[in-house]
Amino acid sequence: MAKEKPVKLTRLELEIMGAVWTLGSGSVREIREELPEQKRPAYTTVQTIIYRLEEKGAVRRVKKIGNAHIFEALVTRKAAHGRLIDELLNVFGGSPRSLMAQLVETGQLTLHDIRELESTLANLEAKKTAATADNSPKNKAPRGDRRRGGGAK
Amino acid sequence: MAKEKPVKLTRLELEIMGAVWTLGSGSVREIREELPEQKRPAYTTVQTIIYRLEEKGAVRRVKKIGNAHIFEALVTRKAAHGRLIDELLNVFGGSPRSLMAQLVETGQLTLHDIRELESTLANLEAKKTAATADNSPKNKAPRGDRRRGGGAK
DNA sequence: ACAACTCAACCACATTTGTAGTAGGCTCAA
DNA sequence: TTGAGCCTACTACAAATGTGGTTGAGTTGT
Repeated sequence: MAKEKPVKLTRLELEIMGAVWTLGSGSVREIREELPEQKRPAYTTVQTIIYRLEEKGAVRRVKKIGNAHIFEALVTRKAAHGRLIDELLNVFGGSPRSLMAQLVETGQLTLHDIRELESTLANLEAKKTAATADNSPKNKAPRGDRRRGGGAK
Repeated sequence: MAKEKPVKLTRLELEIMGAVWTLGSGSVREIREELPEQKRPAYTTVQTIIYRLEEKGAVRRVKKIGNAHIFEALVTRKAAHGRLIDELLNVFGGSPRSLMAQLVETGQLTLHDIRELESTLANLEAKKTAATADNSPKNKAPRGDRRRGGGAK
């Protein structure tokens, strides 16, 4: 595994990347569709963000279908999440424990969760060999489902 | 119980708030001095941030010593941290467990930590059952900050 | 071939953040 | 009383972010 650059993602960028990670790859429109309606910016907004992500090296164009570019992530979800955690941890004085403590205090983490996690860890520790990739693209609609309408002009 | 507003703090603001929390209260200069030299902006920069924090309702002026205002936090460290966690959790799909999982995977959280946390939790849970609803004294934080009381020069 | 549509490329802009300079008011030690 | 310093209030600004419009080229069903 190569060492990636410290790509820093903003909130919106993360949102978009989330869609890309879920899709595996897709066009700007597909990526936009993947976002929950509530936080679904205009098409061009998504496009702009994708472009910025491209500049940052977080995504790249893999191919072209019709006249649309298909993008895919270059930065893994895990890597991005890792950065976020590191940042948070930094604020928390670098100790994951105080973070956990707060999670527990606020009831966001139950005793049950912890026990479960513990066994998982123990388990993982046991068979140290399994390296599970967490890429689970759920690509659905293949090409050809382009409908019309929409453009109000 | 009064509900606090969703005070949104930026990176720098958090940095400054950290100093305020540690000091308890202090003047702009004192707050600035509290910051690690590496990330110590110009006096007026800190001042500006303090002002913004004031507008946001994160700090307030409590008194005046000489001609210097003394500020104190209105938002607790815990509340602020809580918000950060919530945000992070949101990115993680709302589940603290996947967060924990990653912490574990990256070795930032050990089995030992978890066990320790577990007993702490169990303990806390026991107490809660014992004393129903009262002012639960939360003396768990082993953090050793709190130095130099907040007297202005 | 054409009209109807979709995209790509740019561009524009308002906010938010990070950073700091300036002018003038207050204080305090001489 | 006075000048050196310290502070406060403002003001300025560049970069980062969030948001979306405009134009014109590419694609497609008919």
